[in-house]
Amino acid sequence: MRSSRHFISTIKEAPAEAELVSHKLMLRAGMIRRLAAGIYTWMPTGLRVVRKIEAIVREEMNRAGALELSMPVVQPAELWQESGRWGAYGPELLRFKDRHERDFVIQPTSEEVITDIARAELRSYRKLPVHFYQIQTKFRDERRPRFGVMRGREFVMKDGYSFHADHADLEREYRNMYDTYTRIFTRLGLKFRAVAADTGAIGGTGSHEFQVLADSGEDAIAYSPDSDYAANLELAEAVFPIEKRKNPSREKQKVPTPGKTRCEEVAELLKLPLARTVKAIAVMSNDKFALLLIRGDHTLNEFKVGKVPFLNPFRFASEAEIEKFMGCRPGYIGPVDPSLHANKSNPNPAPVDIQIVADGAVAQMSDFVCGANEAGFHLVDVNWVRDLPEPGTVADIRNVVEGDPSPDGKGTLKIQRGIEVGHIFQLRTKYSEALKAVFLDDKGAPRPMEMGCYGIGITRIAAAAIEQNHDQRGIVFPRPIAPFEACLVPIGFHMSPAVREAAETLYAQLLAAGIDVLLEDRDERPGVLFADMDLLGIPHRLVLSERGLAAGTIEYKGRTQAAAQNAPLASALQLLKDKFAAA
RNA sequence: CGGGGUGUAGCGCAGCCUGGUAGCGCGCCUGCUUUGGGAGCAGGAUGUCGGGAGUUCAAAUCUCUCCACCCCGACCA
Repeated sequence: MRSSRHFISTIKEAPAEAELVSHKLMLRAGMIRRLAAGIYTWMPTGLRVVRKIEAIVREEMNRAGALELSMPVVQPAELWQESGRWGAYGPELLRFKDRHERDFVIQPTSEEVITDIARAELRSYRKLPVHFYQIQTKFRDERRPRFGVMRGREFVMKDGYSFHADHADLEREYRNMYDTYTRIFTRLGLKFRAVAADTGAIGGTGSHEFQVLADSGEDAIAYSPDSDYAANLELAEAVFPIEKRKNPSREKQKVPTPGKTRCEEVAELLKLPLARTVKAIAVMSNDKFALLLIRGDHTLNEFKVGKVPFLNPFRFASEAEIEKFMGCRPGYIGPVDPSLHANKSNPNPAPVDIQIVADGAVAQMSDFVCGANEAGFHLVDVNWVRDLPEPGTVADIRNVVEGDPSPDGKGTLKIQRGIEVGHIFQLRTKYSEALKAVFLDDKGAPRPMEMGCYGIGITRIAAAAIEQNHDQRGIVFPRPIAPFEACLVPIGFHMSPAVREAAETLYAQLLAAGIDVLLEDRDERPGVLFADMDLLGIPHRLVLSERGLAAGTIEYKGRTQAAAQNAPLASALQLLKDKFAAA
């Protein structure tokens, strides 16, 4: 491609709307242009990146035995009502009516349609297993779209669905996809990690997310450097301490802590470590009131709380509810004699039924600090058994922190941030049962199909790759997804016939060799050309000049290299091939 | 959904408080010069000041309202 015939529209200053580096750089490089909140046009340069990502994904999916098809973006409501997601999906599902007032949705994903295909087409075990996939536009009416195409409303996703006669075969395909995804993200040139993820209400043995590692990622990943344990933070298990609770060493005491409602403030005032404090979080579940206890230096994991049987579902208590049940305003509540206090300060106390749920770490504490259930006071040196009964429930309800023991017993956990770009999931029979996707097994008995689903965020990968690979001057694309894998920058193309001729010759040679090269033939000063090539993130650069021609040399520089190197002009093609191979 | 903020030329911004009819930088166009890291000089084009309503002799500026966008939060006591 010649830059004079491509469309390069770079800008020096990023629009104020962009916050994230990748978003700014994509706008500056002219890859995307915004049309509405979370809705973007992919400009020619950006679309090249998307197409390259798609091609790699498609190639590996095909190689893994999956079959590409294409389902409608617009889908009738009936199927969604049948699966129950018409009601369950919520406002993220974009709905509209056609001219006949019939309800339709724009697909956020396609389980319904693919299962409809499956139940019509896959009647016999002889047709199983099958894995269909598509690469296609999705729409999710996000509550808050942000970060450009990272969390857009309209985006491109590869979504695959597999159908199996039994769970063992589903597990085989699941491992196949795990390996395929690993190959895909490796080929894309990304640093990533596969992490165990939530399986939700469906249960089953498996769900993994593929996370591109980047500090700006929205997800936190806990992993052990000493093993292959890696899990999404919301799932990572906090191992209960094995050492025994220490005996009380001091008498319980009530101390004034006026205006100090946060554990941090109380710890600072009392000159005690934050880890000696306990915070009490009030929640409601089906009109029942419960106090969750976690250590002051820990954070609550709402996801884990929802797994406590009598707290599913739960919500945080309102201030009024806290006053009603605790007889004390938020900031000073605690687990010691909560009912006593509620009775004392409330002339018409509600029947007090307060469940205490202590995190594993709290259950093991001694001489701890907590709210006194009296505004302006906390209790210090509180101890289980002596000062209050053992907690009714001990559960893992906190987020793990760095240094916690790894759940697999190997080493301690580290935490890093990631961007979810892939997710594989064993759906089991959730949709096949809801939509009656039944096949006849080899005994002639009807059975629901076992299903798996597998997603890759194609457009998000473009953003994630930039988030992970950029510098002062712009994007640093991995070669497999760069808009061009190399550029040829002739200096004086429009002034020197010799340079022009040499550039045209070399350009033709590189094209003939199958290299996706951009010839920078715009009539601009060299500084402009260099700056644009750097901003666009083109990984390899060749520079032709009169000076070089006189010496029979060409200059090469990799995008991340500080200095250029000279090589014989005749070796240019081989040089590039060598650099490709080395990268 | 709640809170905060912003909306002025293609992009980044000033002007608004204290009303008097719009400016700067980049970009764009023309010419000359320049040509290895976002050139210099000269000239030029571009705005319903987000929309609507109101106050006023007069509104980018004050008031109301609607819209769009960005950020934070969505109960961690």
